[in-house]
Amino acid sequence: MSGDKKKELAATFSPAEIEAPLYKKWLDAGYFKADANSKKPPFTIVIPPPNVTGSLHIGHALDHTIQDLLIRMKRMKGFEALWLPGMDHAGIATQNVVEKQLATQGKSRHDLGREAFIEKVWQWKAESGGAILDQMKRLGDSVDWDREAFTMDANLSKAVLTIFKQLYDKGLIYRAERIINWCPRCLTALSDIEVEHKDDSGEFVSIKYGDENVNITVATTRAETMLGDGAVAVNPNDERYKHLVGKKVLLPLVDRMIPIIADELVDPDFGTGAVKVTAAHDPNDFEMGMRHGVELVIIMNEHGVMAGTGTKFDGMDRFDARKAVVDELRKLGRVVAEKRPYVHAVGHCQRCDTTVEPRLSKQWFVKVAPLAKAAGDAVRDGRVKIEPEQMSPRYFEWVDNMHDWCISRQLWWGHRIPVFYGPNDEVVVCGPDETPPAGYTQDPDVLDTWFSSALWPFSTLGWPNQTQDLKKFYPTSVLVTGYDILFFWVARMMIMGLFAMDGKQPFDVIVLHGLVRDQFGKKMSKSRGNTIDPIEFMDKYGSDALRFTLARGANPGTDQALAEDWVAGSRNFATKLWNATRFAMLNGANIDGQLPKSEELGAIDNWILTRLDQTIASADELFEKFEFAKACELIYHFAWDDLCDWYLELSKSTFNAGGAEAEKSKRVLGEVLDQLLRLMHPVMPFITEQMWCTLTNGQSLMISDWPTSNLSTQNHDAVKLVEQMQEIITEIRRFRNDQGIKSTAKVAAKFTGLNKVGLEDYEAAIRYVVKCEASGDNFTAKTQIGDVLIEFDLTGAVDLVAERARLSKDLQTAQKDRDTAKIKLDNEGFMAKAPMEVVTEIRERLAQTTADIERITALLEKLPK
RNA sequence: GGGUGGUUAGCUCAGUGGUAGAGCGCCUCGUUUACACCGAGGAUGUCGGGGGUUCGAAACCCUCACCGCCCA
Repeated sequence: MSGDKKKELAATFSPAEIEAPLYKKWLDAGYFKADANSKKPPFTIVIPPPNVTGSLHIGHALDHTIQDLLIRMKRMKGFEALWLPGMDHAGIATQNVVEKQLATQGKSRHDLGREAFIEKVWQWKAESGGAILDQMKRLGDSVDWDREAFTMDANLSKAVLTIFKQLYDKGLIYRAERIINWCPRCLTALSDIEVEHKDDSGEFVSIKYGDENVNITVATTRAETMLGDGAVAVNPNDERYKHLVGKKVLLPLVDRMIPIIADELVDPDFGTGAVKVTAAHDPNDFEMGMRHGVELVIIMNEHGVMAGTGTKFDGMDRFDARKAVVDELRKLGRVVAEKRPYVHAVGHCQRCDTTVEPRLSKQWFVKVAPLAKAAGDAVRDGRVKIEPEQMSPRYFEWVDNMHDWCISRQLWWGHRIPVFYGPNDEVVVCGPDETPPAGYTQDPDVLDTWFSSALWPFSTLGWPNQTQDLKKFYPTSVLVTGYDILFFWVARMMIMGLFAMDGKQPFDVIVLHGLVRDQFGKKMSKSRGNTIDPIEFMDKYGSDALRFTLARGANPGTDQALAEDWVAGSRNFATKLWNATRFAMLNGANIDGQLPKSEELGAIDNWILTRLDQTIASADELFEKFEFAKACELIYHFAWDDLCDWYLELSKSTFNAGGAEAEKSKRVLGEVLDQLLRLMHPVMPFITEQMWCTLTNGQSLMISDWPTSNLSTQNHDAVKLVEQMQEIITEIRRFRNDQGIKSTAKVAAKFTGLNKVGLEDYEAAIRYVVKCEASGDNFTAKTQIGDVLIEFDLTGAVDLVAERARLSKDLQTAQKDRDTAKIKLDNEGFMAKAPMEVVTEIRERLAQTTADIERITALLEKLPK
């Protein structure tokens, strides 16, 4: 051991005591910082920017665990690893928060005015925004805080202006009057993806239009919109209505004559086969209306209140009006059928859940088709990989069918659209550092937040400036995010990255993970009351335990269930490791000097080194393939089963005996722990750092090398020997258990045949583990494992009933196994067509089980009655 | 309606052609000088139903049922 002071871990593992100081240590040492001038190859991840109003939820915890795991591993592998943190400004959400604050003082944003309001939002951000950043530190995120970015930062804003102008100049941004999704509460346009379709219960009303001359019945779920109807449409091939096409029909309540038109879009089998056409209030109707020159009649204001219909319904809320209109029509005898409840999908505002109203308005759009094609091609031609690959079809489905993207928002918080209008409706778009001509006024709207965050992979690296960061770290290496925002964000980053960076993709690999669900696999929601607070779990079980649980559950692209018990289990694992390491160190485990060569070591040491090497090789491969769950599973079993349950137990007799053999094993044990802790560090950074530094006197695992496998050191003979040892030990334990012998009681036993299987040198180790003494002479009970015979002196007190039951059960199992093997070997087809190695395996199985049956039968016969 | 994933032990999930696995839970025993946040041992599955391909199917094909997600 180096140094005089005996190194020792605290008697109990308490995460709360070590985590914060370790994070500070790493931060102070600058380990999180990435150097753009480094010669090392880059490995970059930009964080999916959380919302500035948000706090850390369990989904972030999963997302960050994976990212931190990758970053820490790559850092140890010698990459210049950059994990870039930051937040987006969340236009609607943030504005809502501040407006609510103002509302408590009885004020609206209009009372303050635009400038003062924005000032207020910045103030709010300084005081209460970004709570999530501190929570990320709890999780151990090794992000480069010096590069923290915010979508409203000066340079990121410059990026927005730059790209807006570039897109506009290429004709990829345009302004048009369209039906858009309008939130009457947020008072802004929304893009398609900001609308959530949910099943609502409404009613489906059939209304008779017309008079005694011409009449037709239409069906609708939104009766109030009939006030704005410009036509009735039928399918041109519908025999029922052919004679009516071209005629005019009376629109009730407003007493207007509207044409009956024919359009392929109408499904003759749906409802009555005749649909009302409200071109100013429905996207499909709008399209149809454009084709047929249907009048656009606007019947609602921005708040969703009826206006301009010239009827008594003006001034009524849209939902009240719906009822009132139906009532009135019923009175007139025009309601011919009602279906209630009628469940149908209705769009809701993602931010506030208000029912979205399709609204005719002039907005700015991105012409998506050419951009989306490039985004699809980048994946199709393999430049960008989606992991797991099975997710690709969903991506293609989206990018290949993307509608033009409405990017203007009627908000104040955000990047104001850099378009200026002249006195005669001239349009000038200004890039950064450009000023509009005198007398021009700027468009009042701001851009969709996703427009800014789509630039994230390069705007955070300094673009449009050609910075060293951009040169070094773009394209980023992987993007880690939930499959649920593949459409929201990933596809848009692809579009913008490819456009801005001359066709260079924003990331090489897209790693998609699933959602975290509750213990029964149900989606978490506040209304269900089944949400999990990651902070609470970290307080209770430690960050490492939470991280390990999430990583261990992270099968590619699939959702995972999470329960408190699982996290407690991971905490148990952490404690187990802590105790094992502590025990190892008390027994002198060390990393001093050269590791003894394989030839100098016994089978047990060679076995654990081989298993370590195998674990390193497999875990590394799995991590690189983003198979986090499987990698964690492997490590877990190596640490708990191989190391704790077997190696430490089998080595106790060696340690107790002392001497040269013990010294070698201490070095081996130190080696195993050293390597294992390195391997586990990316997943469980805190506990591994604490243990490793104590064990090795090293500075930090963060700057240590990643373990590598060296297949040539594997010793398969040793593995075989230890596996035999395990078999013998398990069999003896089972015998003891069945005989009801206390695990503390020492039993006299005679071992014969160990030399036949090469285990003669390990009798002491085996005896120690199974508490068998060499004394005794009255060997009344015996058990056999292959060539090894164990006879026990139970001083005549053999439980014959238990022993007979045990042997009978073994016999049964052996017979069953032999029968299935025999059936196969008797099958001509099998013998003719199965591969050689399979046949050999089954033959060996037959031989083994046959021998077992003979042996057990003999034992049973000899058993006293 | 279009697309897509799933159905394996009580629960949550691995397992892409050769004797069904893990974690948690369950049962029995145990205060052995690392650890009861532990140890030792044990039980538990016509792999959703039916049909087919194959020497051999949880896995491949067809079909039905049920559950979920995305988009309309």
